[in-house]
Amino acid sequence: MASDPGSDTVLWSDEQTRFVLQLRIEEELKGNVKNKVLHETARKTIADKFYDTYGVRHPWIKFRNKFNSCKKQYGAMKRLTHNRTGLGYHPDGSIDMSDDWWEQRCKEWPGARKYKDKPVANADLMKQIFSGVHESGAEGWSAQQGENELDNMEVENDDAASEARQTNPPARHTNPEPDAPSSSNGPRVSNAPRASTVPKPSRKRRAEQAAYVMRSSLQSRDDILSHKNHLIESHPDLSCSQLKAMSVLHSLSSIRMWSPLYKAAYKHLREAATNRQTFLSYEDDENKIIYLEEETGESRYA
DNA sequence: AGAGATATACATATGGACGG
DNA sequence: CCGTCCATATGTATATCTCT
Repeated sequence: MASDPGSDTVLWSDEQTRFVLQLRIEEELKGNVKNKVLHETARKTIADKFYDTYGVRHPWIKFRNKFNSCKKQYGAMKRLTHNRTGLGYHPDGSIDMSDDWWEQRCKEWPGARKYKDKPVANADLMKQIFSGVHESGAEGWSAQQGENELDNMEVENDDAASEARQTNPPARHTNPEPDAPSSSNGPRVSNAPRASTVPKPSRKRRAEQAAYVMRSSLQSRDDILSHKNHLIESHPDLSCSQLKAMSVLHSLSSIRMWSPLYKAAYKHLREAATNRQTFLSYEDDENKIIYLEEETGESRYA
């Protein structure tokens, strides 16, 4: 039952959709998404930034609904592209193939026609969010995260997971925590500190202490996340455009992580907003890479 | 009529609380 | 410590409404 949708309908433009998808990716890069669950800070940030940009404040359910519909569209994209090779794509990630190819797809699945007539825009961002492969999560974490969120991040890509283990610096725990048990993914992993050797006070007393510590931890965690976001967003060298630029840089498959070109590109993009804007202005990956090679003097093959 | 946006119901996953 | 319960959030399917 739609409750009076007429007065409350959000008409999403491709631009607005892209904006919120980028915001969600940024929050993931900042480590504010845990097991696909957006932290309250992330939701607030997305809603606030959308309000700042478009002057409209939506309740979170609107964004959630939009993400749902995006995932539906992405699912259709996957259905069209699954196990197919030689596919061409538009810069926004939508399918760029011949009419013959589309006719074949429509024969297999009549539902494909609407995606031929109206390509799924922003499919590139949808892939990053919904594919379950966090191409740059480890780096995003290591650069910006001060907590142990990575342990909980969903990393379905084995390579990415092993890379994360190899490249992550030792976690600087905000709250002292005992070492994780060997079964780190067990059904019961409590954040409540478990004193191992101290004499046991009463259950009630322990519960009170644990509750106090947890409240304090949660409060400090929220404060830290909020403060961290504020710093990230206000600091000129860590502006959102840099996050976007880094996200795009990580998506360039021709540039190996930590290769000379990657390092030089990272430095170049960090230096100035105009560098990032110029980089992002190129619509296709090849021109982005050529731009970085020109600006840095490094080759992708080095 | 069909597409898009939204609400709702149900299933599922996760993590904390609680009691034995 | 462990099993169970509960709260919360997501995913999916479906229905309704508006607009083109």
